[in-house]
Amino acid sequence: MGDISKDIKTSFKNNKLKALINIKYTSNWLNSKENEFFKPYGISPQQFNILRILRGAKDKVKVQIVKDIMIERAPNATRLMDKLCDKNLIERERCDHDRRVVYVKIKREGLTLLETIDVNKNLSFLENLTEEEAILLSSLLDKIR
Amino acid sequence: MGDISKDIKTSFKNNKLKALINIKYTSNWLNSKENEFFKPYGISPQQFNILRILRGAKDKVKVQIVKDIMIERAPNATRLMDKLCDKNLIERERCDHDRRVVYVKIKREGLTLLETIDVNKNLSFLENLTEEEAILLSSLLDKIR
DNA sequence: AAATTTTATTTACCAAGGAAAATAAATCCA
DNA sequence: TGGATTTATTTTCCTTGGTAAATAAAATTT
Repeated sequence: MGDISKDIKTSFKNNKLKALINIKYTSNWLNSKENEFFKPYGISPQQFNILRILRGAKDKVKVQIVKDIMIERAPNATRLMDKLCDKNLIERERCDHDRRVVYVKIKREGLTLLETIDVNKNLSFLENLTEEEAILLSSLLDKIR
Repeated sequence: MGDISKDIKTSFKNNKLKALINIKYTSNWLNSKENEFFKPYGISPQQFNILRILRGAKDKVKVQIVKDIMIERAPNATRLMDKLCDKNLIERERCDHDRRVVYVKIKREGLTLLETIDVNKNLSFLENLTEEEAILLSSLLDKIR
């Protein structure tokens, strides 16, 4: 039980560590690719996400609904919407019967911006994976948590 | 070529999108786990990383070497080392023959801190994967980029 | 050898995002 | 009813990390 078991133990840790570092590295890589993609449109990936949710909703939606869909913390949701309001892409409206809640709604300007963005191009950087590999990848990541 | 091809196309995108979101989500999850782990020791995961690199090097090392190993941008390397200096865990030393370069070296205090940290515990949150799965995961992530 | 370019590090400035407190309104309960 | 609690959102403060410019010294070019 000398060198061999030590080697096995080491490679064991190395493969897991490698996977760990790879997840983070790939995540950062994806984020920077996304930021790069959205830069010409003057919005961040998350702002784009909010716009799409609001477009899908068609009518005004509670801030909390958007927040929950995005799995985003409340203060950050507010800040992102601040930015979108500043850019005149969405509008806020306070609810009448429950004055705590705020509704948000995509504006015409937001809709036209969305139309100029080719989402397929956006998603294209996962084209190196087959559908089966994508499913496998998801299941492996699910196993970690 | 109506509904069926549309469905196929949709599920195709969904699996890739799901994988994409999953990578980011898992990366964030791992980061928060790591932060949590290192919090009691008063350092961040990246600061720990620097300490380990410096311990491995045994002697003083150029800032750039550390920066390259970490795949970290220069300003951030400086800032992280600022923090470690403040905590008295490392020390800086300017090079004599090339006065642009700065050496860093782990101090006794840094070494004793490292000894108190059980790295195995740190790595344990990838224990849900087998070694084979870890290798497979890495290869899938490599394929994306 | 002087001017230019390159290299190494740091500083300054800015945006993103987290935690906790503040605000404000609704609901609960006694 | 009115005080306590919960809920929804926002504000404040703080840390991290990115880009670009500043600094400073070495290396290269002419």
